[in-house]
Amino acid sequence: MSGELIYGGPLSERKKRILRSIIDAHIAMGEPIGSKYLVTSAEIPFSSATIRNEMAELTEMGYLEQPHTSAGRVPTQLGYRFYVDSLMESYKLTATEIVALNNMLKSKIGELDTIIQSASKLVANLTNYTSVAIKASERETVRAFSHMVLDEHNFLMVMKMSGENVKTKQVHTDIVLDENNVSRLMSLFNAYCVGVTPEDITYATIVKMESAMGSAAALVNPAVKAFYDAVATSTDSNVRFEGVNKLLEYPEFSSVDQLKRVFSMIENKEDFLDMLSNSDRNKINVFIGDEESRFASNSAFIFRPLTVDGKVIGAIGVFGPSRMDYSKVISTVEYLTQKITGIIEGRALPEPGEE
Amino acid sequence: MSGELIYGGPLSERKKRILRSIIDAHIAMGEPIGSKYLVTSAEIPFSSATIRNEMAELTEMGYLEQPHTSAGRVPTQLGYRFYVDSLMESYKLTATEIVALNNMLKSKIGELDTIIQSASKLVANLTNYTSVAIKASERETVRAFSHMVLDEHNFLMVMKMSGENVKTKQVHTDIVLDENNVSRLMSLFNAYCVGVTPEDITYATIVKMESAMGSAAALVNPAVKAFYDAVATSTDSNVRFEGVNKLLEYPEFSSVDQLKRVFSMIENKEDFLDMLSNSDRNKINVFIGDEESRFASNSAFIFRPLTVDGKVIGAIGVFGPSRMDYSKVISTVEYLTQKITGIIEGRALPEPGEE
DNA sequence: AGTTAGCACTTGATGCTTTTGAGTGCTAAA
DNA sequence: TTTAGCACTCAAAAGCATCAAGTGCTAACT
Repeated sequence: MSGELIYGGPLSERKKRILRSIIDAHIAMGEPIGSKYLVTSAEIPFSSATIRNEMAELTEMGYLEQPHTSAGRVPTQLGYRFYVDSLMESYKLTATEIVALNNMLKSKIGELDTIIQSASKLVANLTNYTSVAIKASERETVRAFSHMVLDEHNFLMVMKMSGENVKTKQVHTDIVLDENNVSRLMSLFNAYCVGVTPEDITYATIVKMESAMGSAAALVNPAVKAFYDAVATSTDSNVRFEGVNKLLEYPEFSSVDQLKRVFSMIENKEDFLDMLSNSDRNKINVFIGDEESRFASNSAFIFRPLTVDGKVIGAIGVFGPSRMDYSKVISTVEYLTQKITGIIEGRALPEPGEE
Repeated sequence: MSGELIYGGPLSERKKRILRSIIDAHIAMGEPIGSKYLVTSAEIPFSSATIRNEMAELTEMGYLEQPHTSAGRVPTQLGYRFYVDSLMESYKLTATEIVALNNMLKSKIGELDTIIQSASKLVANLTNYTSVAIKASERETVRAFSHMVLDEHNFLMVMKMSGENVKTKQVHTDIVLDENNVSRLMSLFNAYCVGVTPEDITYATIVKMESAMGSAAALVNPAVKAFYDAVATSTDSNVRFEGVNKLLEYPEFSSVDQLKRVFSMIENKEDFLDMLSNSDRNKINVFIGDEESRFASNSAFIFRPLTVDGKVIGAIGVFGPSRMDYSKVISTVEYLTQKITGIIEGRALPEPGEE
């Protein structure tokens, strides 16, 4: 897209063609690619010797590497990067795929949480990689507290959040509640806890509220807890994976050690949130693992943030081996996120068939 | 518990002792156990030859098997079953464990969904196996409707469900709301929709309510939608796993093939729901995999249904290798579910320290 | 009777060497 | 500048001997 990025020196057309063929073949087969293969199967019109020379140079330049002397070449992180940025042919979604996507979208209009998740499931199925659904954290606070007494030991704490939504939490106490009790408590909350983030709740505040409640001081603690939960939950955004077991199918993750590494990565959901917040919010982002990064060296993560009014509200992505069908994955994710953003912003869902 | 079940013939005390030692040792070490080990490490006061004879008979009877001629013995499914039913010593939770459990329980009172999930997380950590949290589909209905007006276009619909929990939905309408409007609407719901399942909502009911609402008929539709959502969501049960990556640590799942089988099992959440519905609702259930069952042969699933008023509302369980620390897992799960049921049924949470 | 020492036997695991074959880099010729 | 040819490298596979754990059985012992 961005013209002719210079990565490790400019590449002749022939080098590009060879590099692309190697990466395409490697993505398709998962094995190191040798010069002979390129002559016969990819139709590079040169002898294997010539190709070997070129490959040696590409290796020198950092685009390729050899697992060992007598093996073929495998793309490096740099190689993949260059491939994704300038070499790759864009994949055209098939009609079936578009129909599947649109059907899913149509049936879920209106529920953001579920739409992201269903989309993610679909992506996992269409691409056959593990997909990732991220709902971003919003730093919400409470605008106003109100309540509803349910019975003599339970009341409902109703919190109008800084967004347009309302959160409710059921609060249980051992002491006996009455309308009076609870409404006093809620006035306290309205006085002390409006616009307050989880970290701002100090012990002092709690003590103050407790003394103000007098004999019903025992009410304060569970209510604070409920409040904390409400504010904190909206903070803990969540990351969900679909089709994790698809990872098992790829030979690069076929040793238990590698699986362990990958799974422990997946466990660290914060890492994915980090990547989201460090990402470019207006386009597809492609992380490709290498030795230094916390990212397992043979894996990649492709995702596209979802934004509303310039705010990132989540993302949909795909996690898999760095030998990934970038082209197809990128097209699929791109298509979906475009459409979802459209729906969120209230535009109508276009009919299947248009490109 | 159920006295002396006869499995494959009655066992002499000595056979029982040997069988128990073998299974204990195998659970601890994960390797086939030979006669020599029992003489030295477990303190069976007989010579290895005698033990070998007994082992041969236990094998004959189906409690043990040999991976190959020159290997020690490993428990069979039947062996584990017998062990769990009559041999195993019950594990005493440590003080630390009880404290952890109670703390978690205390902090989550009131929200069934989260309580089950947090409990599950804790179980995964305490036992170091993958834990399973099941929320059963309950055919829940609404016991009583109430409301709270939020602003002139939104109100909160509060539904006390047939269980002890409360669900709330925010309802938005374009027409202007007032206390009067909404409370009339809720009386209608209390008249027509109490104890009603999603399928029971007929068009006729809706029309009736709309005509009763007169000029505010437009309120009915979104409210019905909210009601439907509340009742329908509780229908789709879900199964969630925590600590799936712990599976990778056990040698029985150390080949990728085995992992594939296990993961594909885990993907089939319906299977777990099936097992729940075929289970004994009043006690710990232990499924032990064998060759025939859909269950991977070297895995086991231990769970305890959670019931309220005799109705199964979910379950907490543990999934792991059949070589599992049954004793500890069962104690942990038992303790937790007892306490959770207590909480759900409104009994106070006992202090840590009591057994 | 029940128990045990002793021993031959089986068999996966371990470690070694050999073979194989894919793929390279280099040289010399076209 | 390209290519044919060839010697070289090295991981993976195959073959093989050795090891050690654990058994089952027999014969002796209490």
